[in-house]
Amino acid sequence: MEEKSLSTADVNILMDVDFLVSVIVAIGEVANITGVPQRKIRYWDEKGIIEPVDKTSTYRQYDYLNIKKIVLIQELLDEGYTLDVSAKKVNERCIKVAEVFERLKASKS
DNA sequence: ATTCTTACA
DNA sequence: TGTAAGGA
Repeated sequence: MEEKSLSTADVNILMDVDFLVSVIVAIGEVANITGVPQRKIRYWDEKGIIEPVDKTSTYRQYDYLNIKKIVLIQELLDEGYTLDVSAKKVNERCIKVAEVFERLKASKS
């Protein structure tokens, strides 16, 4: 393996990924940054639409993907879709992207 | 201080 | 959905 020096842009990307992966926040902060009310986030949890990470915890904890889905679902709701349809669309899209990277991972093996 | 559930308007 | 009560 040869050592390659990282460009400033590379470092910025690495910091962003490192940060996003480390993101674990409580419902209050999620509500603040997304603008989606805590009440609604808890409701989506009841309906099984948004599953917080770490079920053993007393409090709901959200990661990057949770937050991303919350933002996307709210966006579709604003566009007029029903909650169920919005949730399904977001999930399908996330799965689709995940499959793409799964293929990439496989090709790298 | 923050989150949680339950319940009512 | 917003808000309040009452406990953790």
